[in-house]
Amino acid sequence: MLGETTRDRKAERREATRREILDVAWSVAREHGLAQLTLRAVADRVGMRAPSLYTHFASKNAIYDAMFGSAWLEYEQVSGRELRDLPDSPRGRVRVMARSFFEYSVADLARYQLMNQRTIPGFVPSEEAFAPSVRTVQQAIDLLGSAGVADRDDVEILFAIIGGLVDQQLANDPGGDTRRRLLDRAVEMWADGVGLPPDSETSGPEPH
Amino acid sequence: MLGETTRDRKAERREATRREILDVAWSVAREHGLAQLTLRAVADRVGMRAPSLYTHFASKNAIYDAMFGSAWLEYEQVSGRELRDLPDSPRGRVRVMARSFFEYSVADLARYQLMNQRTIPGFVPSEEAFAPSVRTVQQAIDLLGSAGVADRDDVEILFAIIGGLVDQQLANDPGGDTRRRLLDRAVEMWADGVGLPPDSETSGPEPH
DNA sequence: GTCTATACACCGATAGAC
DNA sequence: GTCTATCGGTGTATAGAC
Repeated sequence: MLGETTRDRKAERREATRREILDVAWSVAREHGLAQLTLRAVADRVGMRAPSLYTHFASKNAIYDAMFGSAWLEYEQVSGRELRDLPDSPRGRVRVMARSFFEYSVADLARYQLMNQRTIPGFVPSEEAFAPSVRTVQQAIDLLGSAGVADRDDVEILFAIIGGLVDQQLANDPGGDTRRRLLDRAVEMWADGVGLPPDSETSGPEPH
Repeated sequence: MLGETTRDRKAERREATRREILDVAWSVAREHGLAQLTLRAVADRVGMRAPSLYTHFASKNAIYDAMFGSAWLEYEQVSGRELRDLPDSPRGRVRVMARSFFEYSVADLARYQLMNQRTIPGFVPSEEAFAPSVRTVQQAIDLLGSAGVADRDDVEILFAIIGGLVDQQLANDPGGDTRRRLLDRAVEMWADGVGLPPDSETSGPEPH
């Protein structure tokens, strides 16, 4: 029993160090850019020497991998919360989903680059870190299904529209909001194209 | 007179070396990835030592800059050729433009990353290298104007749609053509949304 | 187990000899 | 114009101190 307690405290301490390293890594990435993250800069702020990080992570890419996983895990929760109480109207549902992803993406460039762009040369996310991403995408597909969108091609087009606007926003007007205005408009075009009923038709109590 | 001839030959030789370095740089970038380009790899294939490249380019980013400029210059010419004989119908024009950019983008990942993504950490294109990019975008805007699209927001949305599909294609299905199918469909949705007349209205014999 | 010191191979870039 | 030598910086492997 005492042995177990000791092991637990050790494991907790180890986990705390891991989290501290990741927190520092995020702050360095946000300050200097995701690609400019260096082990020495992280180690400095943690109060270690660079090679000591290898006690907690197998490589620099393993740190990126953990950051990737935690970012998607966080968005899975954020999105799960924001998509909890959805409007009844199909268009309203799509609008909420699109805004949720857009806002989360635009809020943090380094995070978006890690989550959705291949901006780090050798980095490929592990299957494990990728899992919350897959779940979140599936959740979005299900939501669109509940809004009456059955065609997978239409889903891909919507994702392309939202992703394209996020990219434009971050590349051409970081910190601004010019593309936010266009988001609802573009979603509306898409909804017309796939034949979603206008808002007024379904603003009553939920059918089924 | 003889002096001038000598200087010309020198200038020609120098320019030829520059072009050879750039050609090699493109081939290395395509083989190992744009970000994995190293001066030593380029120098090896050219038959030089790495520091000798600094005789012809001020820095590694200067090489990227020349590559960026030449890629956009090439697309300016390709697009100028492909958009020379346009259909009369507004939708046809937009379709041709969208396909032209999509095909050129999807044909070469390294080139697309350099032209349209910020995948190289410290690289910012010079104003000079950026010029053909600006001209080509303006040409696209003019073309859309000739198709009856006056609203700049609608133009941005179209660019986002095309760019989003290119990104998806390169990220999720490189070498495939799943998103090519979606391109016409997405453009059609957009054309409906901005109120372009259907093809049939203008599919008669060519006026003018 | 956790961290340090040392070292290695590679990178972009500079200085100076030829 | 090209070379050699070298610099500071990077990720990372390893041996050993505690």
